[in-house]
Amino acid sequence: MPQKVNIKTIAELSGVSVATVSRIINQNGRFSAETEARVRKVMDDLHYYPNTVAKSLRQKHSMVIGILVPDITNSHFSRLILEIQNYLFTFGYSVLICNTNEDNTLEKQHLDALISQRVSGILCLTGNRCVINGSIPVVYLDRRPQGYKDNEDCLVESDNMTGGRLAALSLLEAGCKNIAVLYAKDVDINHQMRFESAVSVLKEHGMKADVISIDRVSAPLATAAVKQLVQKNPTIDGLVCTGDLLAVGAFLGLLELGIPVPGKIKLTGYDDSPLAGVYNPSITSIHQDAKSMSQSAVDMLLQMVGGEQVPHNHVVLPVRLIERETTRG
Amino acid sequence: MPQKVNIKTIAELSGVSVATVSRIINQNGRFSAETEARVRKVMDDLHYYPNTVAKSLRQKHSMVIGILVPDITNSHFSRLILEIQNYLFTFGYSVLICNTNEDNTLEKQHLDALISQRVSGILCLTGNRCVINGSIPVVYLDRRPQGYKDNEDCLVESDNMTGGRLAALSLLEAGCKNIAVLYAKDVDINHQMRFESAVSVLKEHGMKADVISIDRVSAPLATAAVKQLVQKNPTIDGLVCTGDLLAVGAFLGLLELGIPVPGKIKLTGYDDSPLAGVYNPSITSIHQDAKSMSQSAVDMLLQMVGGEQVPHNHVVLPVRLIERETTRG
DNA sequence: TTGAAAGCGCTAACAG
DNA sequence: CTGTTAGCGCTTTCAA
Repeated sequence: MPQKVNIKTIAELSGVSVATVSRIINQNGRFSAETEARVRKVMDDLHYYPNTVAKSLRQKHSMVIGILVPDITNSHFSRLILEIQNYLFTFGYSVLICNTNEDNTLEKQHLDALISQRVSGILCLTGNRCVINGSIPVVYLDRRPQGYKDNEDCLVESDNMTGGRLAALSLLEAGCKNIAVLYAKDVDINHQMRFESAVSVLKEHGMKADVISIDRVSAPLATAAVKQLVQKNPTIDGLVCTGDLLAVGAFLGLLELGIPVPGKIKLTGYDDSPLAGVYNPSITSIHQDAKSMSQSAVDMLLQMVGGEQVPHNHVVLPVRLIERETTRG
Repeated sequence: MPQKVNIKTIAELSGVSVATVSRIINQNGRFSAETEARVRKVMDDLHYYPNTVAKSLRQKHSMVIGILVPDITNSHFSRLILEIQNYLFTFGYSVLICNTNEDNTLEKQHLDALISQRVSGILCLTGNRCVINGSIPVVYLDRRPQGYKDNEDCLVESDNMTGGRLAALSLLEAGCKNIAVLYAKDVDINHQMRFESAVSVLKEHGMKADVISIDRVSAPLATAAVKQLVQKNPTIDGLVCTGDLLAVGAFLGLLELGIPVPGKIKLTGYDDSPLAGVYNPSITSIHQDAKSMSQSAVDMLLQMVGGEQVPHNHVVLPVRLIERETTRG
């Protein structure tokens, strides 16, 4: 029963005190090589695993980080979380995952649970503010929280403004004269930012920029919206979409209408999701560096956990355009 | 400092003993309505959050479940994990997530960490056996572990054999006369099972079933393999792929060769991933019920955690064929 | 209906 | 180099 063996058992069986065993486990304090060997042998023989929960209680920190994320099923989020978890593990931290499903009530419950579990820190990707009446460090990642204050909150995001610009510019460079923008409204601040920057580029270039918004990030919704738009305004020859899934939905709508892509209308997506590279036609998209985003956020959070002053509390990571077939020709 | 307020603080401020506070928090034992109201007020005022780690230490169970998963970035896994986490949360459990990246050394480290954290149970989706010298219940999910013994291990999987059959049959019904099978070898037992059952169906129907295997689940690898196959055997008119990504890769290869899909060659994928429904052409695929799989596994695990005898230790969930364009016409 | 007190497994003074 | 011991915050007997 390794569950029953504790530091005291080890101590007794190896003829030392619990203090010595603890020192050996944590490699601090002093002890002779011989005692160490003896103790280690006993630990191995009994398959002893130090009880982390006791350690956490005593040390008042838990070596676990909580992550609040809307939906791990979204490939952008799952990439971030993979990187976060891998990176945190190299520091000895574990990850508690909480899907909030864009549900504020659920999110609050998860947050309460994380506080009760005394996590060392929280990474919040939901776009909501974490109201914590206490001292758990929070870093916001990917979605800028509502009412974000540059000097109060810690935020790592990718450069959505530039991303939106790049997308619009790629269409412009491909020769499009009449560009529309499709975005998901009120669901994700990032879509909003991409949308706004794309529109402003188009305005700078003297275009009026038709805008279509849909209520969720959904391919069928995008399909319907695009069909409607194009029938209303047949001169459109370019379409900025604020997500790859929207681009796919748009493509499908154009397909139904028999409008060739990129022949007649060119389009761009966003996120460089797995889909974008293997779609037919492959989708020009904006790549965000999930690894850098994750590591920046983790670095920042661990500094706060360690009580250090955080040098930058707002990091904006660069994006890059991946040109593919939907903007060629 | 809510982090500093504990049950003792609450007790003192509300003029009762810690025992009473504990009873109120956990709604067990007896206490008067008045004391409860008084204590609750103090807890609210101080933003008190019961310390779960102390509770876990005392009660010797942690209300957290560990999940070992190869790669959360894979949409099949992320769907399972979303469902698992949502469902576990309804029972008050949290989820510790561990990506093993198909790396056995890393997996072992994660497993050790989970044991040290005294998780209540483990869900293992990696296809490896969890060697635990002790009493933490384990349920295997999705990937049958190596050396699986029907009466020793608890397993929830989906019906890959039927899935493989359905895929092959759909091609047969679509009129294909010369069907090949593409699968990823030695990486995931499920691909192997789908492959074997597809081949056996084809044999039953008097076909010889060309086989191509690749070493990883990778679209480019599939593309290359298919091009080679088709050039070697131009009579092929159907292709079973053991994963959607492989189907997409295959499609891209055929596209390069100028072979129409489904006109000349029809194909099937597997997993009904987000991609399959929105691809052009949309991909006929085998749908696995992630929700049922997850809930079965969680139910089984929680029964074991609760010390109950588990009625079924091997659950096989049904799959269904989703017919789409790649097998039409 | 309530309280006192032991103890979960560990760490960190402090003492030697 | 090693041991003794208090105590982290909580639950739970036992007693009142």
